[in-house]
Amino acid sequence: MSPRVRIADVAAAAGVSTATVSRTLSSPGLVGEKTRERVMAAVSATGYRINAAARDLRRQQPRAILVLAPNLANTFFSRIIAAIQDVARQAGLAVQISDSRAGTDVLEAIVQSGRADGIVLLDGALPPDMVRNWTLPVIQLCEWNDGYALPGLRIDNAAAARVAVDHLAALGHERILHVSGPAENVLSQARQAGFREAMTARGLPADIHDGGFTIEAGAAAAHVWAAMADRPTAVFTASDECAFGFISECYRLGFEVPRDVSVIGFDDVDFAGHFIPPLTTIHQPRARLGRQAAERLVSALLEDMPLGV
Amino acid sequence: MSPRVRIADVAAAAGVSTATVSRTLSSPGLVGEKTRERVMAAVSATGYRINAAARDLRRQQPRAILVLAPNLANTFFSRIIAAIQDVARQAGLAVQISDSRAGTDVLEAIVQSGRADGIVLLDGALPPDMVRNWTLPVIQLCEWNDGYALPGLRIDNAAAARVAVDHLAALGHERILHVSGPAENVLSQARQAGFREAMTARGLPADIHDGGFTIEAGAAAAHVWAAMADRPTAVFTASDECAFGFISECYRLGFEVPRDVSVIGFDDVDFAGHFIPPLTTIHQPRARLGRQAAERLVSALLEDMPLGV
DNA sequence: CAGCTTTCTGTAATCGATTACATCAGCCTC
DNA sequence: GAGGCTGATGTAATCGATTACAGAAAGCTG
Repeated sequence: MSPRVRIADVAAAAGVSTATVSRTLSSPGLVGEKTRERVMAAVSATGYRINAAARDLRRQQPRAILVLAPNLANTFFSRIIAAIQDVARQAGLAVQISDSRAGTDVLEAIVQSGRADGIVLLDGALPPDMVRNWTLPVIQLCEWNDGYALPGLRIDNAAAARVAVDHLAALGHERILHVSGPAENVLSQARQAGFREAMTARGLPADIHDGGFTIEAGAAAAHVWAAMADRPTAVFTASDECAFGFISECYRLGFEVPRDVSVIGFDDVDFAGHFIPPLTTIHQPRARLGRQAAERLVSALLEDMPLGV
Repeated sequence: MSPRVRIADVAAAAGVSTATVSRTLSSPGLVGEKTRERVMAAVSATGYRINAAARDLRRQQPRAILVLAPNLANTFFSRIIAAIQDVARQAGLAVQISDSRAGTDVLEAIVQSGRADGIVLLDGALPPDMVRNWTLPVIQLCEWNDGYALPGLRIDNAAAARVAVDHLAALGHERILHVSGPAENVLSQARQAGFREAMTARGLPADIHDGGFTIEAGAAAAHVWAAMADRPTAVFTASDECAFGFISECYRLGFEVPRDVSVIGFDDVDFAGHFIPPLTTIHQPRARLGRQAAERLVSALLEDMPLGV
């Protein structure tokens, strides 16, 4: 537990001023070659680490981006986050991850603390009043909320739902049940709208059961499906997890997939390809989405953030 | 994009000094009631948010804990992290989550930046030299590494493996294959040791296949199992993901579970109970582990961290 | 009412880095 | 050789909060 090494200690060790040490570290081009070498030697000799609080305070820029996701437990998000971290690192920015469902007080404190320059928001269910008041650049990713009035990036969920219907229709299905996600979720809404549209366009009835994204919701939906008078021959679920729960419960109820019912999921999460049978699903390019969102945010930030030479 | 409100602005609005505003916010007991009310009114009128960099710099304490996990994609970790966040919040500490596999440079920068007071380390595969040099309190959780010489918290993995063997033996199995995790992983090693021990104690042969924690590793192991001369009647995998991959691939190869082979996993991840058939697995109390680790770290930190009255 | 507490508030130093500005040495040009 | 220019370095102000210390006001005691 040695006392922290400060920039003044390095300066003393190298026989220069703190200004020169600072310049050596952040804009090496401004420092003479021999001095630079001496300073670098002093840095490693002393084990100097910059104090982030002091730097941030002076620069008025933490050079960090904040990722807010509603549920870190969800593998869906982690791929996206990994991609964001990649882009951020290359731009010299740190990444902080937080749970967007931590409560508005906590969230406000995190966002307004000045620890981040920009935000990637993966949650569309936060209070719009709060989000609109945020003064730093925010980009919505995947989920969105028109109330935020923010730029965003996402796949065309309605179109994806239409693709799902096309796929099932091509297999000859005419009675298709859509197990939707949570009613208040924008993704659910878009997918549901796309489903309804595609079915109507084909003159088919659009059966919809309000479900959820979870395994439990899928399992519950299986009971609803089983109890339907004229059982649909295909099911389009709002997520892979939901499809997973649905199929599992079907087996438990004595049905088989795809013998008794065809199922198509949404997201293409890791386990989808390993399900038995492999789950048919709508792919979301998570890494690409994460990368693009991060790139947009980073370039917005760099516009008014001169980096070291 | 209004210019940031500073504590001096609040002080001016309330007609007091900055010292009084600061005290009102961090130690309300020291401030007279009427003044306190006036300050609080000014705070909300101006929309003041504390500047974390300035506070941290002055206090020399960020009041935050850092969670380092090797893979956020893993649902296993997210439950733990949620529990940690819970405990930290109640103690007034912020939580920062980072990917421990971001590269040693990045990791060192994060750890040494002074942005955190303590660390919960969920990764046992970082370079011991690096970890030993960390000067802040660290607690290892789940995974561990004796080279770190740090306090830790985890289940007894060897004992858990023995339970798995007991379970399978009680079902009458005598040929049991263990698909282990990565050879360099301490969890793998402990579970493997427990397996070997339990089998030897029963006078049974201990078949071990070096696998991994992933779905892919499980699928590969299925081929190995299928090709064995005297096929084991039961398999104990190093993780639920691995079990999942194993079972899926077995079906694809024309085998059925548990008709042709019994499988037991490890971790009790969310989907285990919804697998077909429900996956038998060794439960890990993730929330409890996260909570306990956080509590230990928090109390260690608070010892030399006087909080506001 | 003098003297002593207690309670509240203000003044100003401080945390550790960055950077505008000043300075200085060395070099070039006429 | 005077004047001007360039490049390298140092001096010191600054970011926004916290808090030691001082001082003022109010209350209490004998």
